[in-house]
This record gives sequence, C-alpha cells and structure tokens, in this order.
Amino acid sequence: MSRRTEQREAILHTLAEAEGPLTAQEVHDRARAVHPTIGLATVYRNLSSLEQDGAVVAVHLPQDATRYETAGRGHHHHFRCVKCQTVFEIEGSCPVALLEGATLPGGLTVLGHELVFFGKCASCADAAGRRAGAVAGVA
Amino acid sequence: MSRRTEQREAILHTLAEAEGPLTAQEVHDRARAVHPTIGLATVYRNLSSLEQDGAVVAVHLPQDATRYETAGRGHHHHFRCVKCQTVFEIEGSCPVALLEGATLPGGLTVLGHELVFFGKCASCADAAGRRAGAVAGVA
DNA sequence: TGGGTTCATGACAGCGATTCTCACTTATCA
DNA sequence: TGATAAGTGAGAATCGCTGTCATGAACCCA
Repeated sequence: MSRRTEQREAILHTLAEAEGPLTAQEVHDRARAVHPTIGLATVYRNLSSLEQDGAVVAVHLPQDATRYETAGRGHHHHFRCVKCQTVFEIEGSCPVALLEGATLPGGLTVLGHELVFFGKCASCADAAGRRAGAVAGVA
Repeated sequence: MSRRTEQREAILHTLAEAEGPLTAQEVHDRARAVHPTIGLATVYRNLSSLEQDGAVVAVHLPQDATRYETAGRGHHHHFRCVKCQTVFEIEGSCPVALLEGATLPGGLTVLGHELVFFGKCASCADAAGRRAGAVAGVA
C-alpha cells in the first residue's frame, strides 16, 4: 500500500518514455526535468518499491549499474556489445523460459532467470573485419 | 608475459581449493592465510590479469559482487536462492550455448552469454512449506 | 653471481553506485 | 481538520572496485 506521490509518478513516467532500460542516475536526471527537487535517494527508494510492486523490472548487466525498465513489455533479454557497450534488446521465444517453475536436480525450484549475451554489434563487427552492409536496427 | 609471484599462486590456489565461485574479498581473506601481507588491490589486479590469461572466469550475479572461479571446469551456469543467497552450480547441456558464434537478427554476433537462475533451493523450499533437513549441497 | 631494469606489490586515497539516517513534509483517513 | 505514518531531500556512510606511488622482487644479461 504505497502512496501516490508526484515523485513516484515522475519516475514511472520517465521509465515509460525511455527508449531502453535506464540507470537510477539517468532516471534521476530525467525525472528532474519534471520534478526539479527530486532526490537521488528517492529515486532509488521508488525504483525498488516499484520493482516489488511489479511495475518495473531491474536489468542487471555485468560491469554496469543496475538498470530499470517498465514491466509488461514481455519476456526478453539483452545483448551488450563488448566494443561500444551499447545494450540491445533481444526479443523472441526464449528456450530457457521453459524451465520457469521447473525443479532442477538438487531440488532447485526455478522462479526466474536472467540471460545476457555479449558479443559484437553490426557496426563494431564491420569496423573490426572488413565491411558489409549490416544494419544494427535493434531497440 | 606475467611474472610468477607468490601472491599470484596463492590466489590461484585459493580459487582451486574453493567449493564455489568467490568474491575478490573472499579470495583476499583466504589468500591471507597463505600470504598474510597480500593486499586487496593485488587480489583485484591478479584476478583480472588471470581472467585475461584465461586461467579464471568471472561470474556476475545480480546484486552481488563479481565472483571468480578457475577456468576449465566446463560450460555451466549458476542458480541463486532468493532466500538464503546461496549460489549453486548448474551443470548439463545448455540450450543457449547453441547460439555461441551465431549472428542474431540485427547483425549481433554472439560471443558469449551469462545465464543466472534464481529461485528457491531445496532447504528454503522445504522451510517455506514444511521443514526438513535438506543439505545445501553447494558445488 | 651480481646488477640493472621493469613489473608487481602494498597501502591508501578516491570514485561511482547504493543505502542509511534524520528532520521535515504530505497523503490519507477518521 | 487534525493525527499519524509513510514519503521526501540532503548528505553521510558503506561497498565494491580502481588509480597512484614509493618500495620490493622477478627476470635478463654480462
């Protein structure tokens, strides 16, 4: 039972408008455009309570701050280019999702998973080798 | 061409003896049993150079410090109990490994991936429902 | 074997991300 | 409207990790 506050709405609005998952710092910066006095601690507090409410999901990428995005955009994973560090969304059916709810040997009950790919995006792969006409049109 | 130092060996030895992936802090604590003056910065430096040499691999678990384990124990993933935070190793064939080297739509070339499951281990699942004396057989 | 040249080390300051604390403000409900 | 408990903002504190720098040790060559 969380209260409805301007700050909370500003944060949700910021995430809804974002083109990809944002760090708390980025949320803070953008939310200040709407609510100039909002504090960083407030952003962190709201992000974690929103996560508990299921309104946002946290995205954990190795060697990066925790990022947040609005929930309800379907199951998907992320790909990070090891060269330019850009994060891409990977959509489509996930083979690992079959294990959700399964019990693995040893009695481990799977409730969820996080899958992160790393590799080279089209532009960096081009730059490295020769050149081909691949377009990195991923969200 | 890295030099062979006592510290480096102590770190490798510590990881080889460990029952699971260790944080830099844990490696530091344990390595001090062998080499009492070893510094934390040295541990971090060696861990990353060993990682570059391919002697150890880094394990990134959400909401946890980076962990390290010796390389060459085959492709596997990790499971973290959301209750007791224990980390288990998941072995067996990995459906995602098929994508290694593949090029995803958008021209994303997959070089590697990290997969982390979270859920409840046997003992915590038991404790939640009934209670039984399951042993947390950490690998 | 000795001596010089790097590279590695240890100590610690510093940084970014996140959490904690505390006094103050405000949404909510009787 | 007023009480009250939850939420807020500011800043200190904490945690994981990296950078710096003087010192120490591994390696190469004579």
